[in-house]
Amino acid sequence: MARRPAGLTANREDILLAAADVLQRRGYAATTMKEIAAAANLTAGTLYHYFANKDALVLAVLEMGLEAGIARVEPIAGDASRPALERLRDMMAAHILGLTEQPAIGAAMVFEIRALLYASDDGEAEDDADVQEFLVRRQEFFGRRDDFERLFRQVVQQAIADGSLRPIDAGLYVKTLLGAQNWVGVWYRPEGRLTGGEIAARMVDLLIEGVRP
Amino acid sequence: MARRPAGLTANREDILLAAADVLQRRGYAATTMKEIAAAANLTAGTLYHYFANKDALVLAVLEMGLEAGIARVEPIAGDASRPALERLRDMMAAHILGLTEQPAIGAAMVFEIRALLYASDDGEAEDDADVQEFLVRRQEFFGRRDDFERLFRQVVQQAIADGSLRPIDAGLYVKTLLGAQNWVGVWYRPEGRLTGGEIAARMVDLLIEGVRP
DNA sequence: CTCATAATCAAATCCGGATTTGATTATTCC
DNA sequence: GGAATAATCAAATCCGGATTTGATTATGAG
Repeated sequence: MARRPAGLTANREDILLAAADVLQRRGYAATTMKEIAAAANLTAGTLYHYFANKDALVLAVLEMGLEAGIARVEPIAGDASRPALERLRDMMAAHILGLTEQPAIGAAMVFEIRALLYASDDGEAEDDADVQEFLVRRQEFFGRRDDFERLFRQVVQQAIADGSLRPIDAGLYVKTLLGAQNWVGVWYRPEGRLTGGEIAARMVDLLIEGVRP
Repeated sequence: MARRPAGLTANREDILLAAADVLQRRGYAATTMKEIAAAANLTAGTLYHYFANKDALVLAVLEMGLEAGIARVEPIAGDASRPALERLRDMMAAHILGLTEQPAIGAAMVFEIRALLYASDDGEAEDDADVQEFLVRRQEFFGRRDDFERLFRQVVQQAIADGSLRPIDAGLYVKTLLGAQNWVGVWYRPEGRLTGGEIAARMVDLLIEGVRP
């Protein structure tokens, strides 16, 4: 088969979506390249046309999920025309809703970070180019994760500054928020009692009422 | 070497503690039997004297962690002589503190459940005795996890009933609590800004103030 | 149409990590 | 002390899953 420039980007993304789904269902350890390939209607070998190895593929999945999350939340956070508290509510709801709409990505975010955390960290100086690049990208990934957390923290601090939230420990509060929110990606089931929107609305209420002045 | 009846139970537990530590640091996929063995001052083969295979070992680690968590929280939940809201606060604080004191176990609870969820679920009828027993024990494990969640839910419902909490969605609130709390086991570092006790106290405040009448 | 390259596949290779095997050494119990 | 068994280990085996290899095919470019 030959070139397919038009579809190239699309294909890569198809693989990532398929991989995210498998990863979410089976977990990193149980997920095999063959399974991912099957989910994307490919054979295992072909995956190596797109990714250097399994870790690189998984990292790409996580990057995609994280960027999707940031894309949802960042515009809201940065809209200086709105009150901080209002923005915070919307950011939370948007993130929770995102997790319910793309549970694959969301749960991968919670479950697979650890697998990545120490991958390829086997002491000894690795000189392999692939490995080097992987380590850099992993570092960037964690940086982006911090960015995500920072978006929330800043808005919380603004809300505290303008008096719409009581003077709480912003850092701890944000970790509390993220823990509760990310957990949704773990237990949420489309066929469950509540819709994503209901969960988002109620959870925002539960988490915010307690910190108003 | 020969019998060591007196130390047998102790040794098994030593292995579990060592394994919990490795698992927490490296994650399921990256953790090798050799690493666990090394952490317990053994060789890999010896682990099979105590556990049928890696999955059984990991499951045992999780069982230990879960039971420890239940043991902390259950007595508080069941103390009918105290007001429900007070009990809830204590349960939360106890659980959070537990997670900071035994981060290995705590994080394993969050990270490795998925790995277990689908282990050995490769369709086809498995008839192996080990596999059968594993599946049963895994089922029991999830049952115990539900028990843990139920402890919180019941106390929350009692607090709602006696008017010390406003009428919220108890199920969702408990999931919110557990998400926020379990997440502590992921990010907590002994050398961090706050002690386990401080985290527990502040987080209880953040999570409970919002649901009072 | 022809060339270069992308996208694929089937099959082979490789390798690490789980598990097994066959001794060997302590302990406990009588 | 001697028997029985627990606890271990070093080394061998096994196997699945990641990765590689060597074609093969389909398009886009000119």
